[in-house]
Amino acid sequence: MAIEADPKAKTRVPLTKERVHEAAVELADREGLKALTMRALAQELGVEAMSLYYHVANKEAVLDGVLEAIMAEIGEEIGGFSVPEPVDDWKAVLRDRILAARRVMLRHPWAPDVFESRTNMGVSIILYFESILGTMREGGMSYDLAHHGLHALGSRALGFSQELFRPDTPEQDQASAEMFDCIKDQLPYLTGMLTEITHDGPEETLGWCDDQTEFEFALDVLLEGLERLRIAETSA
Amino acid sequence: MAIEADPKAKTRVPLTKERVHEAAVELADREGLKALTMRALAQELGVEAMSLYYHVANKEAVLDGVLEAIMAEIGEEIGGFSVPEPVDDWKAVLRDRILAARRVMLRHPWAPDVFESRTNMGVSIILYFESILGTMREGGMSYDLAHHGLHALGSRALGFSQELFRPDTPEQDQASAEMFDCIKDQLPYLTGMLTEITHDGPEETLGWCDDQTEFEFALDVLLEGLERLRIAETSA
DNA sequence: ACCTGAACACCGTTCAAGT
DNA sequence: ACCTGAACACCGTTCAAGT
Repeated sequence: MAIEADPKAKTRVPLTKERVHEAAVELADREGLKALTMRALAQELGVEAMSLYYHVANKEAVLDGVLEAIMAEIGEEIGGFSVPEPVDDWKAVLRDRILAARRVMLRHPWAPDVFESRTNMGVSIILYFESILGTMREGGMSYDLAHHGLHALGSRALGFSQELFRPDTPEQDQASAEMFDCIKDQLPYLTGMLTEITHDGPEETLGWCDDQTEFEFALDVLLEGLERLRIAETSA
Repeated sequence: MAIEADPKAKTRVPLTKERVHEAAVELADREGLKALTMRALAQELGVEAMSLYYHVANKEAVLDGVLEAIMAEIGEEIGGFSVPEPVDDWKAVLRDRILAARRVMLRHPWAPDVFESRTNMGVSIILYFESILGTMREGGMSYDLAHHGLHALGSRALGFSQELFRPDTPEQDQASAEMFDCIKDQLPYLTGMLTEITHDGPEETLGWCDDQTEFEFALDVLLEGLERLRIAETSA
């Protein structure tokens, strides 16, 4: 009957690199980075694990592709990686760009770990840094200072600052709090800080921070510091 | 014969947690973090893999122990985690402590990756941060500012700043350089920086930096920025 | 051209068993 | 008390084979 779907209708779209990369992002979003295995990724695409290797060289290549996808999202968020011709306020431009990148990272909280695992950068990452550098440069910094600035920003230029020691299960949180309690007589400053900063005791020692606030604080200290150095070298 | 060694002489010293942790550090030093597997660690200790589990809960526990060992080294380097009673120059004290921690990290280049993989902190790490916080506090900062300061420093307080994208094989280095060359007409600022900063062309694009210099630069920008904020809040 | 099955060489870990 | 052997449930990946 005509109602019967043509078998060709449900014929699978052949895989492509791009579909593999996109599926990898979705899988990591949904189930975390540890769940992103070649086997799980294949299943996500309705295919056997070994089929992937026809389209990508290996898992490393998948992760590189995933980062390119993330960078594309950042590109959309900031409307391309171009450098505004005359930069009246480089700090503000950079701040906006970086906080935009951060918004993308917050949508993909596993992405920082991938960035830190990579050893060579892809094209769009280079273009991103070109735009950051260009903004500093058009803002009046020497190449030398801008170079230092790039390094000083580090991963913060991409919108994240790897937080050390964030417990991800309530049990870990609990264990940490108990250990803290155990040695708290040796920790006058930490306990002092905690009682002043939070309204309750050190039991909440690990939930006391607002990441966004801290990110912006450190970012602003760095931008201010660089601006100060720029002025110093300009007037020298 | 009496020359025959008593079999008891070559009797194995029974394993302990501590010996496992030390062996893990040595193994990682010698062959890198990826080579640190439970099986390889057991072999290092002349024992079967499964014997380790009698002494440590699992691999996570080994890594936690490894970090405690690293922190102990830092403790030796700075002569304990105590806070100097009156701090005349908190910036200098902190700078010294942090560069001392960095010296330890440089001896164990794999250690930063372990720190970043951990989710809860051990006792000596807490004591270390207590001493950092105490120094800021005795230096005249409010708890609020010191708290922001701790976050702004982040991993830098422990002597490292995860460098993004450092190629670890000559082939990767080569591949990056080729890709860079391919798109270099789109990269006026990066090529400009490279020709000014290095004495040769962008072929050396990935070896152009002195990590120690960059680390100290960023550290000083942060310390200066915090000092400035301290003065501002003191005079308010 | 595109996908698959079976197999390999690794992991961390459990569990019952040895001394 | 301390260590072991065999086995399990995972990895990423190769390679010859299917359509």
